[in-house]
Amino acid sequence: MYSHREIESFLKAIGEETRLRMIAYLTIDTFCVCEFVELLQMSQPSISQHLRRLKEAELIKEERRGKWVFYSLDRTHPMYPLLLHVVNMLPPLEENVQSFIVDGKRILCE
Amino acid sequence: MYSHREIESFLKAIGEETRLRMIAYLTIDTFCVCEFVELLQMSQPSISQHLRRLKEAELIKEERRGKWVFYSLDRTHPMYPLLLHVVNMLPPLEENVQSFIVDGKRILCE
DNA sequence: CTATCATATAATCATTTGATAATATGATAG
DNA sequence: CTATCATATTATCAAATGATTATATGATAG
Repeated sequence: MYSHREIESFLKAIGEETRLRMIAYLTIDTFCVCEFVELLQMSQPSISQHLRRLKEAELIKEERRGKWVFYSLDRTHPMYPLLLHVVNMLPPLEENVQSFIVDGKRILCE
Repeated sequence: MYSHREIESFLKAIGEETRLRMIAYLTIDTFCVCEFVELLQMSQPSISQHLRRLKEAELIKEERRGKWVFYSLDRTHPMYPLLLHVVNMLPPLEENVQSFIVDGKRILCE
């Protein structure tokens, strides 16, 4: 059970177009910052700041792999089922994630 | 199916503490402005403006009865199931709505 | 008609938000 | 070590948000 303030924080964290798109992608796979820059056609600082917002809400986790930082959904978060409910109301992803995996690796960055 | 922008609008409409409380009350019963003023201990203009926000999102309907304007949830709204999902995450109403119904009528206003 | 009650609207202001530009950090390649 | 790539952080600014104050509207009581 959450306080009204906590639910407000959660809804504010996810209630933004760019972050909704990020969350939708993250239900499919793990992504790094530069991939979001390509997918969402936004500046790197803007992407980083949106990811930080989601991280502060503890909805996503980050993991560094070499030069890259990969983000993934925290599927153990108590709000995760509600998050999925929201994502299910969104249009399907226009980009097929498979389409930019070639020979088993991502082609969006570098 | 809704656009990202529409889902954003919906989440912004409900993602505020006062409006979450209003929505929680409205899942139980219909309320007029002066009742919300008492229940939420906020100024009348502030209450009116929050109700307008919910009305613009088409989440609630209004109905005038004499001097009073009563608001109710639009349970036919496509987002209504998601709204209930959110309300179910909230703490139970501290005030029992029954407690201010005496002899079949409301005692909060006048 | 006039006074009053309930509600709505408008103006103002402080705070938050999201984008951009500039800069800093941190890891890897050579 | 130095250069470079990926990401984070900071400062700045315009727009949105929510509370307050003052005022307007709209219905009812007398």
